[in-house]
Amino acid sequence: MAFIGGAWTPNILWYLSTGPRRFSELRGDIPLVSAKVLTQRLRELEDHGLLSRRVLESAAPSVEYALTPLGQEFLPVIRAIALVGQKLKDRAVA
Amino acid sequence: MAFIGGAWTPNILWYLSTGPRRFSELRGDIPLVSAKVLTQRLRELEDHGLLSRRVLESAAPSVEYALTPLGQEFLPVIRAIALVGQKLKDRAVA
DNA sequence: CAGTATCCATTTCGATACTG
DNA sequence: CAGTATCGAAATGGATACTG
Repeated sequence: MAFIGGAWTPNILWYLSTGPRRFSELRGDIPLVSAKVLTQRLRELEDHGLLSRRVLESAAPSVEYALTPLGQEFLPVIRAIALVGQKLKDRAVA
Repeated sequence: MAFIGGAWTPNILWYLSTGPRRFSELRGDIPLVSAKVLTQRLRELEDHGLLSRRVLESAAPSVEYALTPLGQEFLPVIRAIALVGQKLKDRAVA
């Protein structure tokens, strides 16, 4: 749980599950998260080996994050969470 | 995540997944948790409808907790977490 | 763009002591 | 047994401002 317990951590993994994303893209994916907290979570996930950080060489600074094989191991957890969330939402609507 | 994010929450659901358990049994299952925090988590889960609380009529006070149908919906999440945890542990040993 | 630095408010947790 | 009450320490989060 320590790996995915932090705030927004499941969301980050979720958005990275379809492929690499840049910092600003992730911010857009999760509008409520502040840059500070997003950075914190990304660092944690990186330190735990769940994702990789790659600085893109270009005129404008750009950093791309991607799931590592280890990070992919957590996708079933994320999907299970998403599934329950969906179920509950459906129930609330119905 | 708010439902299972709290400390020890996954553990509680895990131990209840095989059937109802009493307060003291849960304390034994998770030795590091204090009575206060355990109570807090149980109350939360109860308030969210994930588990039920039943006071057993007997000489000695006894309270039994059990998963509700809603609580059972979360078991896939818990199992997914447990699976990853197991995998990581195996890897650490190997 | 991709962060870092600070500050502050809130939450949370553990330890301890006490109760019906 | 199954809690509750209280306290203090620590972690966590958001807002804001600033940097290479």
